[in-house]
Amino acid sequence: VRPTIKDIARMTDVSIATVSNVITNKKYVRPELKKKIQETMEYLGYEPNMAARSLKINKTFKIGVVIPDVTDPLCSEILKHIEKIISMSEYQIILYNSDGKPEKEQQISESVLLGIVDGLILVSPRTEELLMSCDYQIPTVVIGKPVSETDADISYVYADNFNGAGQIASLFLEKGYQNFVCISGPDDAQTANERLDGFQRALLNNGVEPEDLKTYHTRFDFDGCYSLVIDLLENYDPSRKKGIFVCSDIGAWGAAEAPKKKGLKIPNDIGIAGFDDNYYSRFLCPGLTTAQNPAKELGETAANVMLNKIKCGEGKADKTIVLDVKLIERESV
Amino acid sequence: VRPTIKDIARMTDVSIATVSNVITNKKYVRPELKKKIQETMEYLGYEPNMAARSLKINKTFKIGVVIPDVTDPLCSEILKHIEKIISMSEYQIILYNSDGKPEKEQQISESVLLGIVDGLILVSPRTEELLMSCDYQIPTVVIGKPVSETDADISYVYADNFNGAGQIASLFLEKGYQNFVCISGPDDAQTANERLDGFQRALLNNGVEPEDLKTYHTRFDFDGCYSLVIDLLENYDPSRKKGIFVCSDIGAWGAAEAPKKKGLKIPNDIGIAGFDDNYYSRFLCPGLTTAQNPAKELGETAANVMLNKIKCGEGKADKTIVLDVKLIERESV
DNA sequence: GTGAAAGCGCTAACAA
DNA sequence: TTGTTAGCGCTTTCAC
Repeated sequence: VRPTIKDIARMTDVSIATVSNVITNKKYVRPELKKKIQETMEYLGYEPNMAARSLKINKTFKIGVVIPDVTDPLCSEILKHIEKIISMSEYQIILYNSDGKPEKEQQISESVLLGIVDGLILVSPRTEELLMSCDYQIPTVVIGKPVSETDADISYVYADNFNGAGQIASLFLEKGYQNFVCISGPDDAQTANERLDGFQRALLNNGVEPEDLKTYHTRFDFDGCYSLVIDLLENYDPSRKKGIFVCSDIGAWGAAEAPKKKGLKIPNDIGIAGFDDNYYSRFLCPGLTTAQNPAKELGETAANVMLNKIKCGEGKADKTIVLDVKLIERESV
Repeated sequence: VRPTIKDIARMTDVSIATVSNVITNKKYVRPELKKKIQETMEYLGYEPNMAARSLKINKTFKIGVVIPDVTDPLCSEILKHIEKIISMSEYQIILYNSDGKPEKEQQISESVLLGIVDGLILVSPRTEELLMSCDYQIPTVVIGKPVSETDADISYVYADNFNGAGQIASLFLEKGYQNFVCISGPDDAQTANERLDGFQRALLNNGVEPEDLKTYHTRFDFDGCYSLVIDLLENYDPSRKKGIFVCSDIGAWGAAEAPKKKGLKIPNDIGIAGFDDNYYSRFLCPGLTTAQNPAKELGETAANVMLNKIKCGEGKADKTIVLDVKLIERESV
C-alpha cells in the first residue's frame, strides 16, 4: 500500500505540515530534519498523490493536445516535439484526436477539458471553431493562424506559408518555367490557401500573365491529385514547360505519379513541387523539391509558449509567433 | 467560477448525497427529483471535478501509453487506434515517449506512473525492462511478445511475425528465386529477429541450402540498408536470382534504392520484400511487396484488453493474443 | 521553525 | 428514498 505524508510524518516524528513543507520547498525546514524526512520518503518510496494535490491547489499538471491525425507525418512530428518539451517539465500530455472534424474539436474543448487540463494546445484546428476555446479561460496555444480577434488568452504559432510558397514560385521562375499550376486543398483548408496566395502573388508580381497560372482545389490526397494531373496532361506541350505546385507533399506524391504514367520526365519535361517536407519526400524519385514546414520548431515553440503562459499567468506570453519556412531543393523542379 | 455539487444541491433543495446519487447513478432517485437536478446541472454547466473524484475513489481515469516514437508510421497507427477505442470510454490517454530507450521506459514506469494512471499500455518495449512493470500491480498490456514468465497482471498482444516472414519466403520460392538474403535489425531487436527466424525456417524447410541464405544485422534505417545492399551487389549474377527480405519497410526502401543505382531492375533482376506495410510503401516504385503488420488490430485489441482488465479486475482478461499477418503482394518480388 | 486544523469536491456507509 | 457525515491526501493559514 502506498505511503502518504501521514506515514512519513509518523515515522519521522514531525507533523504532516513539516513534511509538506519539505515537499513543496516553500518554507524553511531545519536541514537535519529535512534530510531525515527526505530519507524516509526515499525509504518508503513515497510519491505524492497527484489527485489530492490537484484538488487542493486546483491544478492538474496536464496539458491537452488536440491533433487532427497522429498518423499524419507532420502532425506526429509536431506532437513529438511538444512531448519532448513538456516532458521536461512537471506537466504531462493528454492526447486527443479530433479527426480534423470541427464537431470533435468542439466536443473535446467543451465537455472534456473543464477541470482536467491546465492548458490546451490545438494543432491546426478548423478555423471557425477556435472560438470555442474562448469560453473557458484556460491558456490556449494554437498551431495555426489566428482567424478572428478575441480577447481570450490564446497564443498562435504558425509557419510563414505565404513566403514559403513564394520561394517555390521564384525557383520555378529561375529555372525558366513558363506555365503554372497550383493545386490547393478543399476551399476551407486555410493553410493550403495561404500557400496558394503566396505562390500566385509571387508569380504575378514577376510578370507572369494570369492566363499562365491555373489554380485548382481538390481532395488533398494521393489519388485526388493524381487524377487531377492526369487530366491536366491531356495534349500537354512540353515546349512551354509546366511547373506544378501542390500545396502538400502527399498530394505532390500523387501529382508526380501522373507524368510518370504518361512517359513524361521530371524535371526535364515538367516540374513538381510540394510543401511540408515529409520525412518520406526525400525518398520519392526524383527527390521532391518542397518547402519545409518547420514541424520541430512549431512543436517546441508551442510547448514553450504554453509552459510560459501557465507559469507567468495570463497575457505575459507571446501572442503570435511566425516561423520561417525554408526551401528544400531536390530534383523535381 | 465552476459550480460544485454543493451549488447544485442548494439550488435544487436537496442534499449533496442525492446529487451525487444522480451523477453516479448507483442509487434510485425519484424521477422528478432526478430530472430537476439534471436540469440544474445542465443549466449551470456543471462538470464533476475529476481530481476530487479521483482522490475519493482512487482511480484516475487515465491510461498511460508508452511509445518508442510517435513519428514512426507503425507506432502512430497503433496509437491512433488505441486512442480511438479509449476515447469511447470514460478514460483518457496520457502520452509518454520512450525514444526506444530502456532507461526512459524504466523511468516512466517507475516514478511517474504511480498514482497517475490506472493502466499502462507499452508499445514494443525493450524486452528486458518489462519486468519493471511487475513491481506495481497496475494492469499492463504490452504490444509485443512476452519475454519471461511473470505473475504480474500483464497481457500481451502481438503479430505473428514468424508466420508472416514465412509467407514472404514462400512467395520468393514460388517465383523461382534461388538465392536469399535476410536483413534484420540490431541483434537485440526482438521482433526483427522473429521475422528472420521465420524466413530462415521456411526456406530451409523447403529445401534451400544453407549456403544460399545469408543473414545480416544492421542499423535498421534507410541508409544502413542501402549501403549494405550496395556491397552485396558487387559482382552480382542475375542468373541466380536473389531475393532480399528486409525485416522492416523503411529498411526495404533503402535496400530497393541500391539495385536502382546499379541499373538492376526490380523485380526482373532482383526481388525486394519488406515487412510492416507502412502507409507509404504503396508509393515506392515499384510498389513494395511486404507483410502487413496489423497495426490497427494491434491498437484496438490492446485498448480493448486494457479496458477489460480495468473493468473486470485482475486476471479476468486475456493473457496473450496473437494476430495474423497478411501478405501484401505488389510488384517488388 | 514547527504544529494544529480547516477544507478542496466528491463518494459511500450509515441513519433516518 | 433521502440526508448526515466522515474522510480520501494534500496545502495552507494561523498559532505557538
